Amino acid sequence: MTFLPVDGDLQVRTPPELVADRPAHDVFLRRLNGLYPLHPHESRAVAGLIHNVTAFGPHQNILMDQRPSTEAVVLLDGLACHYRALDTARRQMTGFIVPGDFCDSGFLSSSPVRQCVMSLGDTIVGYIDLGQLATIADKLPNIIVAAMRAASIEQASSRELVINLGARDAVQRLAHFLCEIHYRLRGVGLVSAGGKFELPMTQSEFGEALGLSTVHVNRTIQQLRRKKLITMAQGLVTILDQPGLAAVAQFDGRYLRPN
Amino acid sequence: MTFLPVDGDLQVRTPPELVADRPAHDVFLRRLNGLYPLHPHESRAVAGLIHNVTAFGPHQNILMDQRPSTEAVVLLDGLACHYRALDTARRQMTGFIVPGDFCDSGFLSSSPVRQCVMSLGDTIVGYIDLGQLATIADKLPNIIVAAMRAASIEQASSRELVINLGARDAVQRLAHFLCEIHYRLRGVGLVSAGGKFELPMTQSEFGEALGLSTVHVNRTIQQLRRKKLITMAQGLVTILDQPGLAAVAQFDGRYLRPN
DNA sequence: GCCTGTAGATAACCTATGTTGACGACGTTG
DNA sequence: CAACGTCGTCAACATAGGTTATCTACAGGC
Repeated sequence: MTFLPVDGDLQVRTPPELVADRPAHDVFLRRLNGLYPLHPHESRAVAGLIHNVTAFGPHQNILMDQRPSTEAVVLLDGLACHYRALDTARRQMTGFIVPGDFCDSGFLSSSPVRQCVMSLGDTIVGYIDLGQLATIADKLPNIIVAAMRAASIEQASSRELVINLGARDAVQRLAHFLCEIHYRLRGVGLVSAGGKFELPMTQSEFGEALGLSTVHVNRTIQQLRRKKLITMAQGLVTILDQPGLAAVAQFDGRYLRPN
Repeated sequence: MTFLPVDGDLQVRTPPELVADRPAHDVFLRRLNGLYPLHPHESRAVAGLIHNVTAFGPHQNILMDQRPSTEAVVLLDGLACHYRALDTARRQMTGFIVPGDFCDSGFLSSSPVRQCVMSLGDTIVGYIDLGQLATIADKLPNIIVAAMRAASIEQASSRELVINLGARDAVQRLAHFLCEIHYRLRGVGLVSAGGKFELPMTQSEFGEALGLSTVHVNRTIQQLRRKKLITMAQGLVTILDQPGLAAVAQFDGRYLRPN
């Protein structure tokens, strides 16, 4: 019997570290501005709302199922995912969160959180009190528009994942996944020259993302390696041939853009 | 070479019929009220905005990819789906629309429509001008909240579909799909006693929804029939044993509820 | 230094699902 | 009525991907 690695809810076992405030909210502000241009004072206002900046280790639950949203949660660094546990040994990831993204868009309609959000590697998140957000939202409506556009992209990304799982084979799936993450990380400046970026996931976690067994993920990675499309080791991915990979994946990043 | 049945955009070939105004907006109003309770005058205001009520035959595009949203589109009767065409012979459906639903939630953030929406059987849709909606939205904010909750459910439904395609086998997938449609149609009073409802889809279209081949859809339907869980013929489905079907599918309808 | 657990790699085998092709029932069109 | 296309059904076969099991390479704890 094998159990899924989730290091318990933060509250219980591994209290996440409170980080010295004021690190890079910048990712978040740049992201919001990319979604919908904000006035400088709007940017400053949002930045001022971010509090309790917190670090999580790998495999910790940042948000739990069924909880009402009392805060908007923003990923500031690292990588996280939405997932559903199916039983003790199976899990399906349903979405991915890169720095600058909201962890869950349910707060826009005070919907409860509908799925757990888990850190993949080391992550840093910030919290925005919804009451405070509401008080400034009237005067600074662009902030909400930007957040709603983020939600719209999240929706588009989910649909794309449906296509990936429903209509593509293993090689295409993996290629598409890597293209999406690469595209999104590049958008927030987290890809270094040569197409290299951090992707703190095990092959077994790729399986949970792509609906494949661990063994088959391995086989599939080999194929992409043999075709000289990528290298991948110790959580570091390099895209050797982006156009080639995109061609394999039939990847078209437009669904990730706000307009 | 086989081509996918889409009877061309309405504008081009088969002009959809303009229906005598004032039919059942009721589904839509009941739906909105279920999402977030509206004041009676809010309900009346929304109802007044619905214009150009239009009938579509099967396999017509109600909304097209890439178009900016200039109107919110509401399904008033029938069944529709989001889909992406992959090539001339393949298509993946990515979401389903039942009466009372918005066809696309992009209008909330003036995002463009990100995927085509196609009628499955005969459908009736209504249009809401976004300019008019904006003018009343300030005074009647609950309408927007209800719409945002609908969007949140749409998102949850997409994630559930990801789980379905990524982690479940053919029998579970089909069972889950039927459970979801049944649940949603029941919510708008379109299931008759005995669990019978209209589902105007061919087996090949089930395949496009579930990521299965037509032949395997057929095999899978046989299995559910043999287990006395459903009957299905000529676009009419009867759920013989809802708890049994839900058990097979591991279906839990909470993700379809607003809170 | 040794033990242990986790991750990646690989092989042998198994099975769910895809593919091709055939057939009958039915509705539509001429 | 004949011709045709679509849909559902079924059988035979092909294959992508799942399962189980080993093995190696590390990293951490003692």
